[in-house]
Amino acid sequence: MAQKTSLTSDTLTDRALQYFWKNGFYASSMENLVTAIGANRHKIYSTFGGKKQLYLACFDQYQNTVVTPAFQVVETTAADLASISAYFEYQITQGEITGLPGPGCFVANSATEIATTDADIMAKVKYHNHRLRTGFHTALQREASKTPGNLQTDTENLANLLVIFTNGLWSMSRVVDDAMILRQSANNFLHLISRAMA
Amino acid sequence: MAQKTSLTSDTLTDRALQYFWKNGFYASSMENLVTAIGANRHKIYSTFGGKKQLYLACFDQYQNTVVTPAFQVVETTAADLASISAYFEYQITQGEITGLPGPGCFVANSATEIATTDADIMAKVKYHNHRLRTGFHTALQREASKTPGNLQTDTENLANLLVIFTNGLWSMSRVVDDAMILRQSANNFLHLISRAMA
DNA sequence: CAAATATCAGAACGATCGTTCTGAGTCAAC
DNA sequence: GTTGACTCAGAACGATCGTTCTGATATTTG
Repeated sequence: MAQKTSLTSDTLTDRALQYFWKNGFYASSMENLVTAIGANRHKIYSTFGGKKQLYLACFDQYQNTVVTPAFQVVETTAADLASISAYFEYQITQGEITGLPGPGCFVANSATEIATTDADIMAKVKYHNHRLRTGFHTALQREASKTPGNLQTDTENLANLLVIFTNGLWSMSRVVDDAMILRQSANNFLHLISRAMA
Repeated sequence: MAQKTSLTSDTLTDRALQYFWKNGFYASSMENLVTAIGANRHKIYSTFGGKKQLYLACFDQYQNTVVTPAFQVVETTAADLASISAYFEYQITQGEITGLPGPGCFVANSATEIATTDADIMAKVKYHNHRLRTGFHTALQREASKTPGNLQTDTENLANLLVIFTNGLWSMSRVVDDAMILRQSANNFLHLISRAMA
C-alpha cells in the first residue's frame, strides 16, 4: 500500500475531468466518480466540497492539461495562420488517438449541458471562448501584417468565425467516426480564411 | 371540463419538445414533464411508453415544427446562397424572439448530451446533419451554376462547412446575449462562402 | 338512468441520486 | 508501544429518479 498518499488533489481532478468529459455532468454519478477516480467520497467532499465544485475544478484542469498544450502554439508572439492550422491538426490527432466519435470539447459540452442554468459554468465557458478568440485574433493580425499595405482585413470578425467553427468542429467530432472529415473540414475552412485575407 | 379530450398526442409531444429543448434530457424529470405538458404519467406511458420514447418522438416533432419551417427555403428547387442567408436570418430572429442566451438547436444539444451513449439518438442526429448537408449542397450547386463555366467549385465541401458552422452558431447562441453577434457571424461566414465561389 | 369506458391526481414501488457519517485500518511521531 | 491524525470502504441519510398501480371522477354508450 505504498501509493495511498500519492493521490494528490491534482490527480483526482485529472481523473474526474476524464470521466466528466466522456460522460457529462448529470450522467456522472458520485458512485461512478468514486470508482473512476479511485478515491472515496470523504476525500471528494473534504477536498472539493461536492460534485459541482469538483466539476468546476475540472475546468481549470482542462485549461492546463488540454487547452494550453494544444492552443499555446497559437498564443505565442510568432503565431500566424499556419499556427492555427497546427492547432487544429493537433486536436484532431488527439481525437484520433482517443477514438472517434469522441467526447468533443469539455467546455463546449458544458455549455450545452448546464451553462444556461448555472452562472458559474457560464462564466467558465465565456472565458474559454474569449481565450480562443483572443488567440486567434492576434495570430490573424500577425498573418495580415505579412501582406504590406493590408489594413482592411477584419481580423476580429475572422477570429470570431474561427471560434464558432471550432465549436462546430468539436460538436461534429461527437458523431463522426472518421478523422479525415474533421481534418478536411479544418483545412477547407482555413483555406477560406486565407482567401479572405489575400 | 371540455378540453380534456383535446390533449392529442401531437400536443403532448410539442409541449415535451419545448421542455426537453430548454432543459435537456437528464434535467427534465418525469415530475417536471408531467406538469409542463399538462398530462398525467399514465397518459405518457400509455401513449409513448416512457421518457426515452417521448424524447425520441420529440425529434420528429422538432423536424416538422422547427427545422422544416426554417430550412424549407433552402430545400426548394429554386434555392441559392441568398436562401441560405434567409435561413440563418430566420433562425436568429427566432432566437431573438425566444430570448438569448437561448436553448440553441435541440438536435445539437442531444448530440452533446446523449448521442455518444445512445444509438437511437445518434441516428436521429446523423439524419439531421445529413438533411442540412443535402439542403446546403443543392442550394450551393444552384448558386455555382449561376456563374457560367464554373465547374471547379467544391460545393460538397462548402456544404459540409456550412453544417459545421451551423452547429457552432447554435452552440454559441447558448452563451451570447446579443443577436447581433450571431447575425454578423452568419453574414461574415456567408461572405467567405461567396468569395470562395467567385 | 345505468353500465362501461376513459382520464385523472396521486400514492407507492424499487432504484439511485448527492451527501453525511461511522468504524476499522494505516501511518508517522515521539 | 502508545497516541493522534490520517485514509479507507461502506453503511445510511433524505430526496428524487423513472415507472407502475390504485381508486375516484368524468365521459360516453345503450
